[in-house]
Amino acid sequence: MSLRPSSGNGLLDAGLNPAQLQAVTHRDGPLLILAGPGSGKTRVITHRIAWLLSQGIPGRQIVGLTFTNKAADEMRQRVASLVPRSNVWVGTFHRFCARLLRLYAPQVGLSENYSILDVEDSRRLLAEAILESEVDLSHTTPEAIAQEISWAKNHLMRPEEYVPRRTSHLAAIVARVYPAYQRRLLAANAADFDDLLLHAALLLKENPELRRDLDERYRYILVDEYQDTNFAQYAIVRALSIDHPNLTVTGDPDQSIYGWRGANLSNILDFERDFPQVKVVRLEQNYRSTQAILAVADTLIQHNQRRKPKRLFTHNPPGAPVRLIAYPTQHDEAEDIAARIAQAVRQGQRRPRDFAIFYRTNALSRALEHALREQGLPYQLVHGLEFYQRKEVKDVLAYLQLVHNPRNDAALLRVINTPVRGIGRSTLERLRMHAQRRGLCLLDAAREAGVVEGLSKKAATAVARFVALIDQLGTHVHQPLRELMEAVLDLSDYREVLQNSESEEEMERLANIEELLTVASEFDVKHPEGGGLERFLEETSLVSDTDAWQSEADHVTLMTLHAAKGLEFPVVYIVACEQGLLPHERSRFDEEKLEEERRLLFVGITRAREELQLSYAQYRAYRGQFAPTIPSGFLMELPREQMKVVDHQPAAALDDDEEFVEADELEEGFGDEGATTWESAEPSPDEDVDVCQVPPEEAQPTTRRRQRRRLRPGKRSLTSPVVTGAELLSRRSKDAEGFGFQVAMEVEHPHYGRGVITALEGLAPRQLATVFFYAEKQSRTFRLDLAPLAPVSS
DNA sequence: TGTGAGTTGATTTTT
DNA sequence: TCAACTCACA
Repeated sequence: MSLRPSSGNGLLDAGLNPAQLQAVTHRDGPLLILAGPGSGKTRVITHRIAWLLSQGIPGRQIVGLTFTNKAADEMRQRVASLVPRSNVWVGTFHRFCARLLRLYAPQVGLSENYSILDVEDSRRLLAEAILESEVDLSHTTPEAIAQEISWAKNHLMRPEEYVPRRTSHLAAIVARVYPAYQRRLLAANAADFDDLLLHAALLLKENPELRRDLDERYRYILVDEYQDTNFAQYAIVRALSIDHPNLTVTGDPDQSIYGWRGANLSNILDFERDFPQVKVVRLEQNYRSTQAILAVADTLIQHNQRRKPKRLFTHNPPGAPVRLIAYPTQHDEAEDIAARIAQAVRQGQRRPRDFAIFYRTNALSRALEHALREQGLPYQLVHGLEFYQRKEVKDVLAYLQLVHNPRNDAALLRVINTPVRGIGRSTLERLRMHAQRRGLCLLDAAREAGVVEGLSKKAATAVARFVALIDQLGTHVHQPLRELMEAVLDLSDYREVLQNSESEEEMERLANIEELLTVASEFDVKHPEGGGLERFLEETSLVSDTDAWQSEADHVTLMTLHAAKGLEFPVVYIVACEQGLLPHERSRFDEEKLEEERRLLFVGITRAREELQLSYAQYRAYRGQFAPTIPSGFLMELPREQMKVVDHQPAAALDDDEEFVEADELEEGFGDEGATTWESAEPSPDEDVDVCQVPPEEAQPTTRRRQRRRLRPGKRSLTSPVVTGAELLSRRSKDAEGFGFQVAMEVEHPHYGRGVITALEGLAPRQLATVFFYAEKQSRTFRLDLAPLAPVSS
């Protein structure tokens, strides 16, 4: 950005523009900062904190709340560089609540040594609750139940207060499972992520005195990314801003991309209604991107209805046009992008770290990784089995969890037979029965192994030894973390078992454990006062994938669009701009979700500083299916004058395995030597009619060849609502044996119109269909996995 | 009780 | 495609 950071002294001459200055120096009362991308928002918040401090407000009265750890770290550092040792608390909502709950745990039914369960552990608990509730899962999934419970918690409904959005099969199930799940959580002295917010919000709601005290204590609250707050988070900041309504929120409704997780766009859209005295500041000047990039972003987002109108502008140079490229397949896409990056790096124009590639779903990273490896480019993937999700790391942490909170059954289940010590399924089942009968946690049930019904002597001995192990570890709790962890590894034989293995995988596990030990050492150094176990466990349970991303390292960054929020790169590639992926298939029928998808693309676009490329592949292998795609509808909404549209030519023709396909179809299926697919597809109103547009009367058999050449898969779909790639995909996966087509079935082809299937031959995925088209009075044969045939729904 | 093969079913985004 | 889960067998 072109605004230079201040040198640390004079706050007000830091080169802030008038709007920024207004926001920074607003003293008391609610403040809403509507900040477009790249408008210097973080700078404004940090300077505002510094300014408040300079006004004599004690640091301990100021709280900065963010959504991610990364954002919190950055804010903390930047505040520290402006005002060292300020005592301002900066952290995520979840951490803030976790801290609060340590102090008031008994009031919500927990003890202060409660555990925070990650998604995996809470899903396991949920699975047990589902089993216990004996509900019929045939019309729903555990995932759906989890989401609904999460929704309820985010709306501050306890199990007994649960009121579904609408009565449904799912609601009836949740009404039974939610209480059972919550019972288990409390019994295990554990909280899931949603609980942290739920408990904290209810604590504030139901304890007026406590609320008043905390309101008094935290007089100035600043919330970043306010558009991503859910109802529970809203309730928390609201409760802390009644007597002292010095609440500053910043955000951008256009960058709200967590609606699926309960984020409520209304929180920011209605902020002015909630706080009538609010002062509103708009930061619309962008310091990050070129004019071309910003224009593309701005034009796209104008298509959303639910937003606060705002117009982005920049004084930056126009910059290169945004590229939009159609590739034949995802391999061409990945290879070309990797080649472009490699070339720029080789020529010394850029370094690998200047580049980022964004995609909608993690599964899309594979081809890109492969291509980057081929080019010998270093890259970093932000996702997946992140460090704290790895089995070995979770195992070791589970020992610590169990030592810290003996009631944490999830942790016990994780480690009681890891490494293997002869405690199998049936033994566990008996322990569980015993625990249930006697109302004990599993560890206490294990203590009574001798009297557990049906337990063999051998099993009882093994269990007793495990209990002894945990007890012995318990004697180490007050030692430095590193030593405690070493004790876990040695006494449990965990390390020995790994060391005795020869496999590559186990070696890697050992290395990861070494890394975990290093983390523990560092933690010990940071917290020499001891007693760090609780804090350590809290920190490790609240880390996320994106936290591992190292911005300093010199490699190409691969990440999802969601993970990209808050970052910026000189060059950005956004791949797979295709219907079904972006927008995602699940958002297809819901206008609100569709707008969120559009915001997601908006976020991606606005990460780019100098160069941006959007692309899609005409054919993509996804979920093991190789199928034609349809370009994202969002691409139609972008301004052409800021863009350069390119049809990528594959290095080698794609002709490997299409021997059964009619020549015409082959040509139609893949790109030819001609013009762009997308550009010529549908002239936008503000553009001259494209030369490739074919008038209807020309669509005669004699000109068919020419015409068909222009109507390749991408464009077909743009003009024809008949079938979408997502529909094709879902239809295909539904019917593994064929594609769901039958002889005599009426079908529609976007080009040939309606027809009837007269013959089917072969098996999927190479099933062929012969279709007689009414208009042409002629039959044609297609490969069903390639041709855009859709059954006529009547 | 532990292991391995085979099957099934799902497959967005994350504190 | 792939991971999780089941089931059979040692």
